[in-house]
Amino acid sequence: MFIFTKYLSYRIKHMDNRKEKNESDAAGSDYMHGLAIDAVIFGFHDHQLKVLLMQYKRSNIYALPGGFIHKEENLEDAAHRVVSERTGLTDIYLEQFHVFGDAHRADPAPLRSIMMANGFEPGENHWLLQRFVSIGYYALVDFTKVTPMPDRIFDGCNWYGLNDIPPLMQDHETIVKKALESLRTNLDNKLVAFNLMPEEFTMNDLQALYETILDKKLLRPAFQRKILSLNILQRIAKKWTGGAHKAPYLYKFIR
Amino acid sequence: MFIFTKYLSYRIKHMDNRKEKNESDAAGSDYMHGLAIDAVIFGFHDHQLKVLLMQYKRSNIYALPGGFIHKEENLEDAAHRVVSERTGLTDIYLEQFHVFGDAHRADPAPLRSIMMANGFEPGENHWLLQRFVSIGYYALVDFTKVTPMPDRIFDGCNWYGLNDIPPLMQDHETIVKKALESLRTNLDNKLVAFNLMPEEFTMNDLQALYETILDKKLLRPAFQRKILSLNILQRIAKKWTGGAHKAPYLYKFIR
DNA sequence: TTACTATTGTAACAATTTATTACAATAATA
DNA sequence: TATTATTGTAATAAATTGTTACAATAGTAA
Repeated sequence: MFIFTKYLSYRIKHMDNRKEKNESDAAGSDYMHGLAIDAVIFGFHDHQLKVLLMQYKRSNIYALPGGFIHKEENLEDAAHRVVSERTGLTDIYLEQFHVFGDAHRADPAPLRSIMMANGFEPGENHWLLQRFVSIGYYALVDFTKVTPMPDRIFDGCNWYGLNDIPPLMQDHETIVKKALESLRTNLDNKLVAFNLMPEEFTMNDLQALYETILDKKLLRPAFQRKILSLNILQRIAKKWTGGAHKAPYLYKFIR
Repeated sequence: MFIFTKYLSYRIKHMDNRKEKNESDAAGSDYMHGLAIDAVIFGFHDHQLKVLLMQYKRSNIYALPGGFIHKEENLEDAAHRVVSERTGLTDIYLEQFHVFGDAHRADPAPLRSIMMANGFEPGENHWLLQRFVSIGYYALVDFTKVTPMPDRIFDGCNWYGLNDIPPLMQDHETIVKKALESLRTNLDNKLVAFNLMPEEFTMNDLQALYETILDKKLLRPAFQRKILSLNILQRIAKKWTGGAHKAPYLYKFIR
């Protein structure tokens, strides 16, 4: 079904502005067959990790944002395009983390019936009914900068807390889990986490992010000392206003 | 050319035992189109990291071992098959490390002329002439257990020291470089290195391996203490015989 | 047998990093 | 102005890592 919606999405765009693209036919032959991209888009809000999920037409069918690769498009470009279309962002931190290629990861039968229910008669060997290998990317985005963008097929595009994810189609739950694993192992090596923070943030925000991703408590003084020793934070003179206590500094990421 | 040899290899196997498989035609339609696997097979010998490379028919055309994915075959299984066919091993440590998907990473023109020179007339849209996305796996194998196996197309299948690699076709040099990078970052986290050692080895052998992979000198006492503290080595009572000095212990990997 | 050599195994200590405790500073509230 | 909760960081303890040193020993050659 997911695949189908990608396909429908394609068809509708195609109808919208035929001139814009030069697809050779309406059956989607401008795309590479058998290959797809699925994106796990991470954001951080209310001290919680969230992912952007698509919801299918007032139903309870949820899926990861995804898409196909144009025949003349680089893989990386396709991934950026997919994430860009759902978030409205242009400067996106993307990491290719795993390829999901089990032969029977998606059952074509339900897709076929949905296609037919929608008045489309796919041939026996239609590419959308064949096996798909999916390349998993995760994106780290500034939650506050994102405008979740549904399309005509997916009328829902919303953030879901990691502990609050609805049942997902196909193997998308596996994909989310694997993305989180990869994010965790990348956290120490690369300075990846900052892509999830807004422009300005407190040390406490940052620690909450690390604690959420690593799923364990960290000691405040040790965390602060460690992060500051990296010399990647600039302390902004301004201070935050809040409760009945000392005001924390605001930081921003440099370089 | 690489792709072509994969293809030729397929055709010849097909001729050998048509009954064994149920491919629908001789043009390779049993394989997923547009997708390939390339394997960087690492071994360690003479205190040097080596990779297994294929050589094309008495020419100077070198390539990584690779292959396609059967339409009903899991990705992982295909990768195991590819490595198994070239090494003779069955129990293989494999890591999927990156997908190479630039639109123009392989120029089809030379392939076409080679195909024609070999008496094959590919149609304009033959799948082998289309774009290929390649999934990179690296394998870590016990050098002493490997029997490099050429096939009828690649008459050469040999080990090459990492500092002694001949020019490779397409983007295979990039693939090797990226594989090494991934191996390096995996070295600390996973206990990956032991897959490159033979059954029994000295601490010195192991240190040489780490030094080669990380490309830097390590201090002997610190290395020994660190490794032993992991409690993954069993000291075998036997000792090695060699030069005019104290004999080192032999170790083997446990669990 | 007995020095001599080169390398091994590990102790000992130093330097550094990480973990933990403690406490003064302070923004809001009453 | 005292109270409260939280922040920033100093001080110390514990653990890890880096470095030096040296006894042990398998071979070689007198």
